[in-house]
Amino acid sequence: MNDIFKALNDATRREILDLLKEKDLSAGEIADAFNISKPSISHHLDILKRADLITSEKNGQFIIYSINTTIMEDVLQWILTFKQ
Amino acid sequence: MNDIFKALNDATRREILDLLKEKDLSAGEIADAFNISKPSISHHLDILKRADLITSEKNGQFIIYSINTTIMEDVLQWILTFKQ
DNA sequence: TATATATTTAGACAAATATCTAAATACTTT
DNA sequence: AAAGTATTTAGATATTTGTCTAAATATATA
Repeated sequence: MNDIFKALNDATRREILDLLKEKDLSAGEIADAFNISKPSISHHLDILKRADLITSEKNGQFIIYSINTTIMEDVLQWILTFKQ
Repeated sequence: MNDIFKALNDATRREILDLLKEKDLSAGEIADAFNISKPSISHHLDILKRADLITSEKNGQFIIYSINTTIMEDVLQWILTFKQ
């Protein structure tokens, strides 16, 4: 839970999730969507991956990232405890 | 949205919300629930307040904190965009 | 096999954060 | 008015975080 909230506590990472919500993307395609260096994006991807919010699969020289929506369920459940 | 996720990105603050979910509490009562100094708890309360996740009301020499569940709706909606 | 492309790892650094103690503010009670 | 209680503000400090450049690794292609 800590890892999830930590991962979500960054606008760039939330935008990455928003992108992956639409379709799977390679690390480079994700990096191209931001004005941030590739190593920094790679670091963000690592944090999202450690939180299990995304998964990755190697495809030739590319690494394709996909969103893992099941982990969002945990956050959803926690949030729902506040709805009376 | 940034403020909300920032506020939620701390185990102590999430526990404070869990406490306030049960009932309103004074700053001192909240502080008593943790092994952290009162000034530190006061700082956490300030961050939660800036994120609109809690409200406060002075009652004599006490300050009573309450949870504001309506702001959770924003997070809920964002999370829900990932379902399906 | 040499070169180009895709991505990550390593190391550095500035900014943000969580915590503390000491002091200030505000209210209550004697 | 003085002393006590509740809470916050101020200032310091160690840790974490986001970013960068340079270098390393892995795959593809000529």
